Amino acid sequence: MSAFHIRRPRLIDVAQRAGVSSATASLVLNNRVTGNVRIPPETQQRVLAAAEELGYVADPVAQSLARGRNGLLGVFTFEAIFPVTHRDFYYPFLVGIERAAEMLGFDLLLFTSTSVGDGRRRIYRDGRNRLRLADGAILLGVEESKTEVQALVQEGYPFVFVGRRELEGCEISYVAADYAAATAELIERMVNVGHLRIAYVGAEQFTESLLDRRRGYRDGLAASGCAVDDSLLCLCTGQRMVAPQLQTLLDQGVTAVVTESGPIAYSLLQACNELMLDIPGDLSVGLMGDPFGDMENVGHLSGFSIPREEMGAQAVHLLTRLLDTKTPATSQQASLPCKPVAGSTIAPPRTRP
Amino acid sequence: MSAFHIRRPRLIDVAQRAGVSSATASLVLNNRVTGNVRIPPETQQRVLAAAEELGYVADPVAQSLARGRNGLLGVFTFEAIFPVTHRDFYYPFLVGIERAAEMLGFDLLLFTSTSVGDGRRRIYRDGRNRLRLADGAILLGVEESKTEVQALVQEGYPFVFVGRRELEGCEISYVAADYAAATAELIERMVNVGHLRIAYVGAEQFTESLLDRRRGYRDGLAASGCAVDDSLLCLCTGQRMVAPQLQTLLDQGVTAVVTESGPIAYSLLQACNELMLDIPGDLSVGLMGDPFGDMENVGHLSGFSIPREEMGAQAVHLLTRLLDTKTPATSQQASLPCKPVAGSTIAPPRTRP
DNA sequence: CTGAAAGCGCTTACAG
DNA sequence: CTGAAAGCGCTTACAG
Repeated sequence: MSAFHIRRPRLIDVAQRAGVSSATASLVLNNRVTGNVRIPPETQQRVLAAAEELGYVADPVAQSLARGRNGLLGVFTFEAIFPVTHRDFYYPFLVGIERAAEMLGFDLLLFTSTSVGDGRRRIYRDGRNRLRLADGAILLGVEESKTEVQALVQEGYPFVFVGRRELEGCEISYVAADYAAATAELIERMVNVGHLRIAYVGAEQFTESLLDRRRGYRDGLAASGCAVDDSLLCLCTGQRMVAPQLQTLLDQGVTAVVTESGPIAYSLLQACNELMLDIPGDLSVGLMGDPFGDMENVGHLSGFSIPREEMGAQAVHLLTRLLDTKTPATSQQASLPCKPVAGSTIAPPRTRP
Repeated sequence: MSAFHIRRPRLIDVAQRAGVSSATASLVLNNRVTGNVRIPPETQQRVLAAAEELGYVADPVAQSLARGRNGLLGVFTFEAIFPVTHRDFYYPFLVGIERAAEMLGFDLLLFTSTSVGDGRRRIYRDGRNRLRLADGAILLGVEESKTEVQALVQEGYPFVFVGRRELEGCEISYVAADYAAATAELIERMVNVGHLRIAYVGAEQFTESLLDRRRGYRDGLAASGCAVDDSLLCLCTGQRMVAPQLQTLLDQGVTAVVTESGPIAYSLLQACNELMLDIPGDLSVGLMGDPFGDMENVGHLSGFSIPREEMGAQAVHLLTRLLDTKTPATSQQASLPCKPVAGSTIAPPRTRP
């Protein structure tokens, strides 16, 4: 503190000027003058006047310390939050998170100090949980570290994942999208217009959200009375389906395909191009999620859209509920419906069986 | 605190486990083990180990109170940070801010709790400066409240604005883009290919960054030996230029136009369409900034691009430098060059004078 | 080298 | 109704 620094008035200054104790001043300033404490209006006025005359502003830091909560919700991503490539991925979640935080009166603490150099982030740095800076945290990220999350559970730190996450031996809180139901509905839409052989094209990954889609695929087929043929569920390398693979599916009588992600859908469309296939004339295509921003020119894909903004908002609500709960052991899950997108890439198959 | 709640470890817990006083533990944990204090490596190890075993993380609120600093950099916007409409506006700044914060090891505190209901935000809530939760803050936003910024200056709170801001009677720190130089350069580019009558189309607003462009416009003309004709500097309502306005300019012999913003450029292009004007054949067009995301299909506009990411990063660096400074009265400004964009909308005028 | 103690600015039972 | 005091969790001279 240099001599230039303008010393701000403290509670004690207000109290002295009003001729009361700092306790009384605090009570008045915080409007805690009902119930047990009953402070005469006259005294209240003196305190209020003194505060105004001095331009008193309570130090939020001291208040936080005294009250035991800091009103900070953490946001942690296992990759950079604002990377150019993931832009379209994270953004809607953040919009929802911000909206809910604003509504509930919380500030957001973005953990950006825990880089480990390779573009990834850690919760624990030197064995210390940075997240503790906040009362609780929202976790986001496609490539989370199961080890770190497990440690978080063990130390009883309150957090909510955006997206379903399962961990052996412990239940964790999350807000997910109901991919299974949305996928089943998409399949049923295809069956309803006459498709019987519907292929599933996904990535060679096994995250919870992908497993949900695959479950929905089988469920949808079963519910529609279609045979589930596992040779039609094909997982391709590097999020890319190539023309020969597509040809193989067609040879098996496939008339419709559901794709797991934007990049896969994109590669599928390219493959269709190569094979001179008309969509949806020769092949119906569904996308189980949102297209990438830079592939919006591929036409209006049928499928469903992920309620990202809502997921972010609900995660915040769930977290604050968790913070208000006495027993932190309770974990809670929520699953939000995806919104069907009609699109223009589903049509009856050309050759009716 | 219920019995189930896993009590967050405190410094005293670490100290006890390591068999030292909390003072010693604090010293070790803060790496203050050089100079006057010399703590044997063995003791240090014990403390570090205890901290790790307990998952100890210092409470930033307590630290802040005790030493007046907490390693948190605030980010404040006068509107929502992640709004859908401003998406393209804020995003690049945030990318830069995050990158710099990560590099310097700071976490980011996003102030989202201070909504006032009308979509705008306040720094002061109930007369209290929320920003004080952080050591200092980056301020962003097109529609700042001069009153609040003034109050911030008066209480000596360290902050850096992204974008030039002037306030009567006090100097504030900012990282700006050098719009004046970039605009002058753009004008000179036009003059160099033969334009003599260059119009300026802007908005009926008078923010610092717009004034800078207007100054650059005059400077560029003067530097090129062109007459400065104020009737060619036209400010239109609602960020929209209509065909009649454009016609008026053409009637005055205008062969080139610089536009102040994406929306204005967009409306200008529409007006050109209506008047059946070819760009750049009949009219050269320059944009003094970046196009909006959804107008990228209007072709590659000549002009310059704002170094948003760099501005964000530099603002963080400047802020941390400010925090290290003893006298808070010192304010600092930085101005970053814009990047010229060649584009394809500048060509020699059809009729050589 | 290390501990006891004061202090950061506020809140909150607890007495009276 | 109101004040003295303890406490929030940490840091930092100051002694020893």
